[in-house]
Amino acid sequence: MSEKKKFGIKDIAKLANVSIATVDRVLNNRKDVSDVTREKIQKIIKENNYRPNMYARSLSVKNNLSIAVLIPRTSQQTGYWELCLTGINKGIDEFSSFGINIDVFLYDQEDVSTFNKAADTVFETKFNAVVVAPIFIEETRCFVDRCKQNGLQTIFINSDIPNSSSLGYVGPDLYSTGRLAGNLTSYLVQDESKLLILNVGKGLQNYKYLNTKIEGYTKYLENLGRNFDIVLRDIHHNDYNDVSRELSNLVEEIVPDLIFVTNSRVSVVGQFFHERPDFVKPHIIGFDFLPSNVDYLAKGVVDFLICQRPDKQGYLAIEYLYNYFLLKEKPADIKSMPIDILTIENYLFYEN
Amino acid sequence: MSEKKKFGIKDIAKLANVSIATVDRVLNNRKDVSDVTREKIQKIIKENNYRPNMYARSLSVKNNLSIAVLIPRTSQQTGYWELCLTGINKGIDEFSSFGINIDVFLYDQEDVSTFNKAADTVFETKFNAVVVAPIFIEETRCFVDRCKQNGLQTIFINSDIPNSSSLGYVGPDLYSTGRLAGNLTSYLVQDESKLLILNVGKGLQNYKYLNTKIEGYTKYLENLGRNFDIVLRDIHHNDYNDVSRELSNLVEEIVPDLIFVTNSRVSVVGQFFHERPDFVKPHIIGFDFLPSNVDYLAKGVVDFLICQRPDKQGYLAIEYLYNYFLLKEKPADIKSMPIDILTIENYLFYEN
DNA sequence: AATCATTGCGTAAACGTTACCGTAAATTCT
DNA sequence: AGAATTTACGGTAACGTTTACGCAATGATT
Repeated sequence: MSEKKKFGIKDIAKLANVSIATVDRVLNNRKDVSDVTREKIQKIIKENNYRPNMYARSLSVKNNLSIAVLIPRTSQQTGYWELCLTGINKGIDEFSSFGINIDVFLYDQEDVSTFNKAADTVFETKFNAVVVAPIFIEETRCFVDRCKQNGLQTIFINSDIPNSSSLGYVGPDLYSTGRLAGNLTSYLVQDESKLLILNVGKGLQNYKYLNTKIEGYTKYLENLGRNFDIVLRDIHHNDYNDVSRELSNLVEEIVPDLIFVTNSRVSVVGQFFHERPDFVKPHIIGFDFLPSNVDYLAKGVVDFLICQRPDKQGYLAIEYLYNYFLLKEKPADIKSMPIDILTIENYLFYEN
Repeated sequence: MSEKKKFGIKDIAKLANVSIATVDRVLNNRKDVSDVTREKIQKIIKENNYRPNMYARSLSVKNNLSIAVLIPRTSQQTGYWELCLTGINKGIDEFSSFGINIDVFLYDQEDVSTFNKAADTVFETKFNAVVVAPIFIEETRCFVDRCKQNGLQTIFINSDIPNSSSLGYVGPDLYSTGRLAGNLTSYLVQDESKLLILNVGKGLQNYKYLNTKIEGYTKYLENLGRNFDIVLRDIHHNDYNDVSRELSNLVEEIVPDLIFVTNSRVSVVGQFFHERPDFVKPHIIGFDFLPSNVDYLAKGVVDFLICQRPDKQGYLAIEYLYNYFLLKEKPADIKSMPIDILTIENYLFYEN
């Protein structure tokens, strides 16, 4: 209903006494325009604050961008990747009407061969870009090189292999994430408390991933000079019963004032203390907005959940590629994701 | 480069042996189609999972949606509304290429007449919708009624007047926000601590706004049964020197273990304790990601900043209207904004 | 002086969808 | 039975941009 007649290419052409083709040439700064007309047109463009109509532009160039997504399959032990996929799917819904088509390839994060197989499959179709979550460092490096040879842009999510992907990284800053956990810890416990850092999970391929967090955590707390007694332990199991058994031994031995679970498996620790009121419950900090984790946050068993928005990572990656390819925007460096703190009082409003 | 030929209206028409006009009729379920062909076409649409090309659709309907934004002017005492405007501007940048045009009208939040004047100005141009931040409750109600008569949709941001706006509300849940502050407080102080709730600011028109937060805060803490001593005070000043004077009296009298500043003026309290090391610094909790607030968060003077993403509120409101008018999506109820917790360790990653 | 390449520009056909206009055939009304 | 109306559909011009193609004028090469 607004009376503003949209100022378009035709109007520019009329003002400059040239054809729309010439205007288009200077807009997309191509050849075949004399300097004098080019400058005349550019002046008109600036003066009238011309904004191209993206609908028309995108309709005209038959841009069907196609993107491959290569991430781990959701296992029953961790719903983490399901969240990530949720974000990807949201991106698919939103962008498929805009000429983007997205194919998702899943691999088993405990089996390298499935990654390689999925990687091969990617090359069977001609994609423009691939979003990949690097679990197997070396294999991913190979894959990225192969993409580069085939003119495929790459972008990482969730964890980074620095200077490897062609378009960058969307995900959390792991070291800072660890420091934040340390920060929250410092509010929860008194000086000289006993702190237990706990790695839970069968796999061990992403140790570097966890270690960065742990380093941030311990460095932060050591610098406080509050004489905490920090212990680091692994529980190499996924199943609750196995974890429970080891945990009961651990807790009996260490008697921690606080447990920092370094990944998204914090719910099993929560479950343990919820089912075993015979143990005095320590404070608990963990990661990720999984339903099971939120459950124990809501029950008051887990104090803080630190979240890195895996769903948003996926969505942002897609959105970034959309901007990069279709709107031809400058590669505006991808920032790290926000690191969110969830408590029993604000989790309800955490957006998906 | 993807080989998938986009499946469009023409393809449907070919399969159904009808013209594209007929297909269009059933797509936009209009009249003038027999039941039998309608069903045949619908079947084809479903089977081939047809997705309309949004570019073409939006190009075809000359939809220049125009939106008015009616929010308080940024004062030097509070940069809050500047953040909000930032989000709006981001929306303008992003959506202006898509046929949306947005005009911003500012009013003085300490002067009702400026609101009414701005409101009048809105009606001089024909807008489709207006985004309004309600400060003056009654006047806003009038304005909304007037919009309704003129066929203007309304949407609130930042604070709500329930059942008033036609499209809903984008903003924080104030009661929960107060509870969260209480929750964080409970981590910072010991039983029987002295807590000071502080309203800072000259104006008093948004008292209801603050009281909802305060109610959430006190209710939460009282329910804990930890015998806190909670005191509520106002400082009716904006200028630092005035606030400082009153604050020094207050602190001498009360000696709080924690100060909960109920709005975005927390930086002046931070500044006070930073400049006056002769006073023992209490814990401090406040609101909003303003540069000055973040400054004292970074200095370690403020413990927690609770943020409601004013910038995102503005952006979301615009995005909502875009979806509502242009993509004709169902009014998917607007959720409350996430309530974010910022500490010295994660503020760097807080997205704008 | 004839040929050829280059420069600078215009014309028109796409892109997929919407919506107006026209018109046979079918139905209803006199 | 003829006229009037309704039903069901087809044809086609927009929407603003991109781009393949064409063509005149100029300058360079024989």
